[in-house]
Amino acid sequence: MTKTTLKEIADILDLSISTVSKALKGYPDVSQQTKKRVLELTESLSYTPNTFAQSLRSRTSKTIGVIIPAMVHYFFSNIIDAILREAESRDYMVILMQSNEDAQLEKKQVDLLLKKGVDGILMSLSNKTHNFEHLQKIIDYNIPLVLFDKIAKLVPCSKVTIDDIKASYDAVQFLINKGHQRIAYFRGDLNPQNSIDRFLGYKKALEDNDIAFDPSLVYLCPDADFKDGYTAAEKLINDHGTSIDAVHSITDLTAIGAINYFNKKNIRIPEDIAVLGFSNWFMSSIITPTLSSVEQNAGKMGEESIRILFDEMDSKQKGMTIKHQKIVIDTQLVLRNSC
Amino acid sequence: MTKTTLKEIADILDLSISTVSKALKGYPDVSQQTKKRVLELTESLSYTPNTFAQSLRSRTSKTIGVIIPAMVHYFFSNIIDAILREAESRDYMVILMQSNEDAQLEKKQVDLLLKKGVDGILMSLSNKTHNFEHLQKIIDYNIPLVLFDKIAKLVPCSKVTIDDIKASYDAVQFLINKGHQRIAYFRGDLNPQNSIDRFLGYKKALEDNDIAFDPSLVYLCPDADFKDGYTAAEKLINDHGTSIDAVHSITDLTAIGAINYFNKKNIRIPEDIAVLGFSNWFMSSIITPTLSSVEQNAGKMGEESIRILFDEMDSKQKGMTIKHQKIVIDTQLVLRNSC
DNA sequence: GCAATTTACGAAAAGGTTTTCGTAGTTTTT
DNA sequence: AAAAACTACGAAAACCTTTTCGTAAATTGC
Repeated sequence: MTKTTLKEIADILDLSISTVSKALKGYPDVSQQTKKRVLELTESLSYTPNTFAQSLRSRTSKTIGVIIPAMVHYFFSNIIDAILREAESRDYMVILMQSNEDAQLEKKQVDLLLKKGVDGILMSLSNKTHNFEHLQKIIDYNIPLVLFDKIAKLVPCSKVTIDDIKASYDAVQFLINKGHQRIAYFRGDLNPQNSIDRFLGYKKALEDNDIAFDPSLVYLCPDADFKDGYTAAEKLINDHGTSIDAVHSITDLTAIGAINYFNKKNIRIPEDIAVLGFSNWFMSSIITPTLSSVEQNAGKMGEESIRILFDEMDSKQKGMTIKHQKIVIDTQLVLRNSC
Repeated sequence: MTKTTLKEIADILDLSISTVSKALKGYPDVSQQTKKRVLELTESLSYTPNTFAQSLRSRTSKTIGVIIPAMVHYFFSNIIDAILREAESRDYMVILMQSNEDAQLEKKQVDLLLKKGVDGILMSLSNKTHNFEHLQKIIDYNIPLVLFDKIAKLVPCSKVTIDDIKASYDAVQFLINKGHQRIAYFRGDLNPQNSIDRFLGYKKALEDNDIAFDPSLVYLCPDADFKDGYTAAEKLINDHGTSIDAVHSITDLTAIGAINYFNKKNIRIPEDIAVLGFSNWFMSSIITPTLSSVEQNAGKMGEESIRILFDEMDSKQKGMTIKHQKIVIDTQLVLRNSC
């Protein structure tokens, strides 16, 4: 079963390849009758143009590339979900790659995508990406690039993020309004901007409420996973007993680790210690007690990212100058039983 | 910044395009000296061949297509994770599509992948796929196809699954060995083969142990989600009180819904009712009590699927006849505190 | 020193589509 | 009736790579 080509159609109808092509593309210099003949035959042979040839000629691929740190996170799979939907509706294909938090691999993947000739690239950077030459290369190749979530502030391209500082600030402010004063913070890895920003939000909220920042209340959770949360909670209780009012955590999974420890030690949530997470992971409404969190709107982030990418791709095709956009997705405090 | 082509290199070195191409491909009829000159220049200009032209000529794309029902399931994101890793290591790109459990969309996506000229296709079918013409089309086009997890038994292609009947059988047998006699089953949607098979495993285990099958102990959880599990548990208690020994569930999320209800009603797990899930979702080790489950080895399934696909692609390229493989991934009972 | 071989390269075609330009043949205008 | 305009099509180039085949020039063999 070999694919039909224009040449075959042309031979059958005793026309030239040009005329067949023009008939299919609706050019005006083809008679109605010829158009009809061509359309009928292509239909019955279920002709589809060879995309390699089309791409070679048009220098476009109807394909976009997406690089994320890891697939197996609820947040990212939600973003990918939104991206796939949107791309599909515009008949674009998505090439997906994951950097596994490896800067070297990320760089290699960018090269692959460029080589592959994608029309645009969406990226969320690995935590270990500190050199941005590969991003500059994308820009130099004049390929639209949109960074989301994990971005590089200084790279000149469009960006979609949440306001991590504000999100954590609001969360901590809420705890303070509830009367909490001794608020511990389970922070993420030291490098990523998100992690830094959320920590800054925590500090700023304390500051604005004249609560002295106490470094001994900050616990590092480098992997931001369940285990990190559990052991941080353990340390917290060992260090401070129950003199702590509340815990705010870099992410829900860590918070759930903490909740697990508190439950085990019969420390009541929220009576003894309130817990507030981040990300509004869907498990958070399922555990006991249900966990308050910050909704990041992953779907919206995915939608906005690809919308901007298509914007830029359209502009580029029309020869217009591309204006980079910076979108901040709003976040919401989702209140449940843990505080 | 426009991409370098063979012609440019040839012009600079005062060679023909053919010679440059052959130098790069290591043909023997190019002098060592010329090879060196070419290699040095291509290096310094960072030449990369145009993939569109390569694909057009070779009729291959170094790309595989993957269609899954939905991204946002731990099981599938784990499979995708494995597929991406493996594809990456072989310098293949992955085009990912999701059918959203829509048979019509799935069909359209197959057409897109065929049109796009992928070298192979990996698919897990939507629950609503009952017509397999689109799969036959892939086979007619002579594109290697591997079905995984949600397969169509009668389509002649390679398949990777688990033995759902055996997995559930073993799970129920374990419960029986523990002394449970009145074992309820929370079953999934009526159509998908997996759902049917797991149910059959449950029935067969009862039968083999001379326990009468009681239809009133089977509760339908069509969406197999938390809510379904919660309400099924509620119904179960309303119908039978605590005369039930144990519950086996189509999937962990449903089991967790049930656990949530039991916890709320102070029904002790496993003393009053034992609970056994399916899938070994990573949350299952985190909730209280930790949930026993059946490990499906998603990563292994992904690895095996793409390995077979590459096998078939290699065979095809070598002109060998393709022998379809049927792999059954082994499952394990993972015992925790819920039973 | 001539024939046979080897070396090193280039021309050209093929892969399929798209678009520009040229041109017969027809119709309209003056 | 000649000039202008229009209609409907085809030739050909371009996109870039790969590979087959042909052939000068250099080398080897006798």
